[in-house]
Amino acid sequence: MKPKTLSYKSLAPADNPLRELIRAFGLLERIMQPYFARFGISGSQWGILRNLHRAEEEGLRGLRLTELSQRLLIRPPSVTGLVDRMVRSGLVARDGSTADLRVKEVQLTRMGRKLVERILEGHQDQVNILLAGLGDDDQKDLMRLLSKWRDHLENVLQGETTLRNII
Amino acid sequence: MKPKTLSYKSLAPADNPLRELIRAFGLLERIMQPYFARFGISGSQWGILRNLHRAEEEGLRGLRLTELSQRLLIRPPSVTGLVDRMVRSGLVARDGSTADLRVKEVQLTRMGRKLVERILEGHQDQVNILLAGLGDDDQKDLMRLLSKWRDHLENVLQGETTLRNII
DNA sequence: CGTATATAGTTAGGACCCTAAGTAAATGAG
DNA sequence: CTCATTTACTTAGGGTCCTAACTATATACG
Repeated sequence: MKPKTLSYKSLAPADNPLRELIRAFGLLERIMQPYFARFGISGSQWGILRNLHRAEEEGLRGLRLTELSQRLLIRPPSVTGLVDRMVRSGLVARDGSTADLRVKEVQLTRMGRKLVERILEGHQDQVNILLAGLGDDDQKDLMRLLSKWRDHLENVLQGETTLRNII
Repeated sequence: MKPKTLSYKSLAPADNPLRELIRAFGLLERIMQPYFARFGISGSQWGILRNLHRAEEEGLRGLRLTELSQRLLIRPPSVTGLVDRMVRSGLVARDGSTADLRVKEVQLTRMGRKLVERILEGHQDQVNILLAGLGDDDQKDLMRLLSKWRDHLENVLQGETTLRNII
């Protein structure tokens, strides 16, 4: 059996964490995509399923589209398309039921719920494989640093207009 | 002036670095996209320009498509499309000149080179803004940890087939 | 009350990424 | 030398993301 994965040349070391982050994310995507493909979904679709499942555990029937948009860091039109495809494949339902006639609630179907549960069974193993290169201390440090950076990036994003003046 | 940026709800803290990485990357994309848009290009197009520019500094006229694919972590068909659009907008040229008639070399046009140089002028400032939330030590630690993780992820990606058996 | 504004979601159109399958040139084995 | 395989790139088709502009409902203010 010959190796099917393309090899990616190692590049010159970055002088700041930016390139490392971008590259780590790229690799992560490349690893996770075939993983999710085995279940017939994409990473984005997993994001929807996972969030709806979490919502159910908190006693909610579903989540409105805007809520999903915020949680997944994607714009509402992207959620519309994503949910469209997932409705078509039977994983979620879109109900316009609330008192506010504008909102649509997205809910797991029985099929969607079963899929989430099936994926979650092996999920921790998969996460462990991804993290296996780092010891517990490294993981904690990395999480702390990324969290700190994320905080900063959220501020930069919010203050975009003032930032533009600094440049 | 009202804030135009959407606010994104802070979410439950992650129990591992994965979600932090994903979220940090999402924020980064969201910050950088408007930044590059001001120059009429996307982040991916910047990746092409930057790599071609670096190649020139190393004395190369251009890079072949496969080389770009490896450097950018994207598949050859994606490079084809990206380069198509950039040829159309006059930033790069595609020359099939080498002894090997299969390969196409992508090169900066004068216009593309000028754009890279114009962007590079303010680039360090922009990078500094992104990193401003972290002190020098944090930056070094973060880079070291991300680099270590990246190494591991590269191994996971290469050994995909054996990995599938472990799961 | 009635109109102006804000909010929830969709549609339209384009960029970017993927896999699968094709074309054309180079290489290698008999 | 010839034919099979490999390599470089493109084409086709689909998923995900974006911005801009639209529809419909809700709210707020004079």
